[in-house]
Amino acid sequence: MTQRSRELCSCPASILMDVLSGPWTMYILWVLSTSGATRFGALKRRIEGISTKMLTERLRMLEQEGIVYRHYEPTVPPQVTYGLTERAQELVAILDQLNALAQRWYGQEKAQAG
Amino acid sequence: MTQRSRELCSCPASILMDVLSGPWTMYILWVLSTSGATRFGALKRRIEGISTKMLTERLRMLEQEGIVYRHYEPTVPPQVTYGLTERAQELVAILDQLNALAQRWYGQEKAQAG
DNA sequence: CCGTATCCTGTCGGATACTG
DNA sequence: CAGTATCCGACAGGATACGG
Repeated sequence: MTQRSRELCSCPASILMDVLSGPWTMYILWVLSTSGATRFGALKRRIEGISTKMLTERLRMLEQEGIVYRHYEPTVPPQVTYGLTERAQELVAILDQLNALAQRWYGQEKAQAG
Repeated sequence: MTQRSRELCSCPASILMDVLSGPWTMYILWVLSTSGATRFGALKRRIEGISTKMLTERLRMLEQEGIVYRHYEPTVPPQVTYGLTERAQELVAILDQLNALAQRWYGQEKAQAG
């Protein structure tokens, strides 16, 4: 499993990959990078098919890695907004390269860079 | 699951990510990039803990994506060697950046660039 | 040596119901 | 609205045995 490979490799890139590898993760990042900060409900609606559990799990993980921030507004009803951190920008830049490479390899269907 | 997110995103990077996301995949690439072409048995020994099934699965997938090549020598006993393709070099270059980024984030324990 | 085939288990993740 | 708690089925992946 992925966790195993991280321990054995101890290569920093693997740690990052383990984070990005999670289901929906790339898609969440892409939505946040194109739409900007988004509220939980809106995020869930945009990512059609994702379960509440999955979305919160991924967001918690990304938050813990400092890639996504969480802003809680204690109104009634409460509003929680998620967005990309400074850190994430660096990451997205690299993912863009990956995207560019993938487009050259697989044909450039859509240029949905992050 | 990952497959789902690919369909929905249709972003080429996601396709690539799906490939790289597989368990052990990054580790396999790292071993191949640092050790050069390697025979199946040696590969399995270097990647301690991986099962035969897993290793063949990952190699088949990487081969299908044109990232890894397979060279079969019909000697007795047969020798099968795996190595990185030209394509893989481009990929590894980007993964190096990811590695560099990860080192800055998580501290540079070991500089095991691919 | 380099795998494939089969079985079997652990875990991931969806569905549902419920709270501040 | 934004989650948490619980249950449960599917399937990924390990162990084992066997074939070219």
